[in-house]
Amino acid sequence: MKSEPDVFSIDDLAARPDQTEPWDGVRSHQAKKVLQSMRRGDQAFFYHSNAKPPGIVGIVEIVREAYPDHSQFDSSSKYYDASAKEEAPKWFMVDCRLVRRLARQIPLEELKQHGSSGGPLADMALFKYGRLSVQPVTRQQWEYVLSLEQQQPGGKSSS
DNA sequence: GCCAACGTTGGC
DNA sequence: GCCAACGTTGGC
Repeated sequence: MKSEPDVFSIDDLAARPDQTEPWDGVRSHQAKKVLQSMRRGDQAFFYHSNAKPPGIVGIVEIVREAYPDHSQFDSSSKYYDASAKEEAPKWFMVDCRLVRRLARQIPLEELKQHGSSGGPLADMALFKYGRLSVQPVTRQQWEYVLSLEQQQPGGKSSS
């Protein structure tokens, strides 16, 4: 799940009551599908986009499954959608709770190194659909990223 | 229904 | 700030 730290960072999430926040503002049908597939108890990576450097900074847990995104009905919100009706919402959100920060940020550049030339992360949605704000992660990718967390920055995956 | 114009995302 | 990718809009 991507967020621009200038708008909403992992620090902001940590400061929320119960470290929980509705993930509103998703306005892509592709991303909506991913949101709606999330189940309570699922975990997701918190990714800082448009950051220096961009990368994965933490783990969140889905504590409430998809329900109508309140911002689509709020004319003062930048996410307002005049075409959405209360009785027929167009956009959805989930509630996320901070599980933990990673021991170190895993920068996009490092993820890419493990995705090039058929690496373990070669099929990550992050590279294929760069602009998708909520993306699926396979179990294998998830575990591999967590194994990177334990390594020194720039370290090799094996040998 | 096609497609050019335009806006947004997000890495660099 | 630039620009590639890509989604949306609107004329026809």
